[in-house]
Amino acid sequence: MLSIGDLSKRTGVKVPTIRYYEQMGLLTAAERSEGNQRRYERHDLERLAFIRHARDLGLDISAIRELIALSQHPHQPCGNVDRIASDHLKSVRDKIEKLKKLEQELERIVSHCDGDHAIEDCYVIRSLSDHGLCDGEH
Amino acid sequence: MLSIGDLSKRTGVKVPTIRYYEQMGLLTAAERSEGNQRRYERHDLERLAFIRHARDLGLDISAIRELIALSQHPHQPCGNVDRIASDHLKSVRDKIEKLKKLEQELERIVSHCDGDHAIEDCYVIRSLSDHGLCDGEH
DNA sequence: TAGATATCTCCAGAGACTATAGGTTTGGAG
DNA sequence: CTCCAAACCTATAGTCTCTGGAGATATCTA
Repeated sequence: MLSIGDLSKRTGVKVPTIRYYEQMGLLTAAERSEGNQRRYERHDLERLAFIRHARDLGLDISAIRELIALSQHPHQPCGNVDRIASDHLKSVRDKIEKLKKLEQELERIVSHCDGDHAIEDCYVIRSLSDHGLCDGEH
Repeated sequence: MLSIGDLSKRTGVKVPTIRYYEQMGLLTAAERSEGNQRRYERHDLERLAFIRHARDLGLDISAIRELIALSQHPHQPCGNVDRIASDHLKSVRDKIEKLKKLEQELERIVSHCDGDHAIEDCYVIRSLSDHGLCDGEH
């Protein structure tokens, strides 16, 4: 039986975050000690590791909730599991694309500025003031 | 004199967002009509366009506040302006790097799954459960 | 058994909005 | 001029995923 602090140390998930996950229904409410403190077992540790891993991969709480629900039916086909992961992959790719465009635009703006002239002439400020100086369509 | 709705239409910033920017100190409190409605002029339009553009580039409110403050001193050197923009560019690049790692990991996980076997055997679920199946160090 | 550490619950804050409720002003048509 | 719909006002709460604090209680170690 692990205390919430033990669980925290073993998974790297902070104590308040563990309570938060319980509140959000990702972790089932833990057993309690006589003094009302949470006590965990191996399967809680595994579940929390699963959650942490999924969060590290950027999945949101509701997706994780769904994955957990699906994993409770081990004999069903995994189409929905695949869909959740694939959708997420797509959204990661979309984000990368957007950020790359930003990167280019910022690069272009910053490259015009040596940091050593008057603000009124600064290309960074002028670009922000005047969309006409931009390349793309954002 | 523009109403808040006019300003919204011209800049593409939603009405409640304009009020929010005022509250956050990005826009100076607008003049009011007799009936207490906000009335804007050209320079407010320009300021808001500046803010929108900076937000589109991903700068956060506090960075924008700083840029506005700096732009009020047009004769000072623009080193700080350059620093803000460069720092942001760096953070965008960092985000891209992180997302690319995620992309690879997700790609690898998803590629093992055809969406058509039992959940208990699904590589997606197994990967999430067992960090040992991962490539990287996240 | 005392004191230090860990835990409990509840609440607030972060960031950047967005939405709702309930009330007032404005602008155009008749 | 009057009426009504649309736009506006304020204040408040909700989004999402935590994180931190206050004040009280439990557990562990010496």
